[in-house]
Amino acid sequence: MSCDTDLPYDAQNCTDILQYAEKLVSKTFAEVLEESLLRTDFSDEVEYYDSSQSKGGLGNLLEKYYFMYEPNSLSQADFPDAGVELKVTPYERTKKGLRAGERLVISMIPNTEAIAEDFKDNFHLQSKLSKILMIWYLRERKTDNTLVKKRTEYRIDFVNLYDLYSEVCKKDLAIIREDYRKIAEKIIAGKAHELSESDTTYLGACTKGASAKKSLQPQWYNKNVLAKRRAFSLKQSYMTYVLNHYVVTGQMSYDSICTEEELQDSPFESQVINKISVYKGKTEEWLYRHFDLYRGKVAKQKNQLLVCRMLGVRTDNTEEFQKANIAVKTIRVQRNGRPKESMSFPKIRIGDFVRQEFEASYEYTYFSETRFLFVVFQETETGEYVLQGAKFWNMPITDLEGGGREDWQRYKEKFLAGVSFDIQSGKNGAIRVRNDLPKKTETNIFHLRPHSAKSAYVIQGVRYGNGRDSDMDSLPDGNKMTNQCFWLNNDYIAKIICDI
DNA sequence: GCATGATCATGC
DNA sequence: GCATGATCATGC
Repeated sequence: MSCDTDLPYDAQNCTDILQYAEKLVSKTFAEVLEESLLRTDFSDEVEYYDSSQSKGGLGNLLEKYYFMYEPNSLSQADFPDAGVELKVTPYERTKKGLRAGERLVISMIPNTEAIAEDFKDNFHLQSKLSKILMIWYLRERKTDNTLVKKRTEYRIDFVNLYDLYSEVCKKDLAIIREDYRKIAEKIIAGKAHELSESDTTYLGACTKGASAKKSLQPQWYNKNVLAKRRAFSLKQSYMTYVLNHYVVTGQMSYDSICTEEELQDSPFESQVINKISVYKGKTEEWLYRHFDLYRGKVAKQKNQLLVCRMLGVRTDNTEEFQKANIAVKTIRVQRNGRPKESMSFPKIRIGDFVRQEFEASYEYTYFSETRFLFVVFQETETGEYVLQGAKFWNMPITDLEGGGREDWQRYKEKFLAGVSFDIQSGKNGAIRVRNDLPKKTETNIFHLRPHSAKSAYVIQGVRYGNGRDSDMDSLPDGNKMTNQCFWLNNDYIAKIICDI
């Protein structure tokens, strides 16, 4: 490759590649085309890269017109002599700050050959992952989620060289190695069909292929069971961290749970569990006093705050949890062994819900990508609650795609068929509106129930409840009902946490 | 005693 | 004003 002396940069030198790439900042993709083609009419090229046929096209555009090499899908790195991979990736601005727009897909997980057990022996993946030239552009959306601009009109805002083996990424590397081990272990055990993105922390096994069903293929280690084609990827949540921590510095501050030394000793998850286990058997009252949290002052999320204190961090905006999309959930278990309550999730928008397919739904995405840290408080004989322990959990893909899909589908069908209501007036004139949606007892994993400040209905044009307009949501038939959300069934939760 | 509907409390 | 976590309250 050293014969490419006509390149405007030294393709063997990653510092030089980065310096050249940094000149892209504040240019749109169309401007890159214009400068490269040296002509005023480049509408054919613009049209091509704006069209949906050029999937991954913005990367190809830069390869061809800025870095001056022909895009290929060879398995070697984009800049082979420097060992650098080029990735063009979107980010978005939200109320909470900058956020990566997508996961970063690294390379396909093979299904026609063996896979290395250890990350250090998977040279192909390492070549694609260890040095990545990341080119970030702002992707804007309107409130209805549609895109604001054509692709070539996007502007490049940041350029950075991600180096997994650098000093700053040392802790990340330890976790990625562990993630890799988990994924490879499942594949080698012939359980590639049970892989889920939420199995792991930073490195995920995401599905690949237009429709997941089409991509079902035999496994190398289990020829009789088909599995979806998957790819190694850096999870979106981790990419958000990379953006805020390594790319745009000083944007967001994170607390760290584990030190580098701790991570060398044992994996992140056992570190967390150990830190919490120190306080096993202590009552909530004892913990509030110990951590100087007065019950009255921290009514909301007080046990969440306790978890932060036990982990030695100030806020729940911790480095590892943000990076790993881990949701901390505290659960209070009654004397009879059942969690007091089911667990709520964001409200649904019925209009959107009935138009979605399960595998593209918010619920599917959430449960396939989110890892939970359950922290359990158990009620004692005297009615106090003591810390029982904690565990990491993610919904097994078999539950999600089995019972979960069934539950979800039934609600969708019922909404489309029409919901009936029964208005009851109880004591002191309070109105209670019952509906005929599937009940919790009829579901496997989650059920739908109201979640709003107040109740509010419009049934056959008549208004019920004392809520506001914003407390209700429209049904396909024109009636309105109190906002609903999915709740993870408490008896399902009971089974998950019974081994804590 | 539990399911189901209703609502509170807080932080952004 | 709303999202979110947490919990209450009624009636079967």
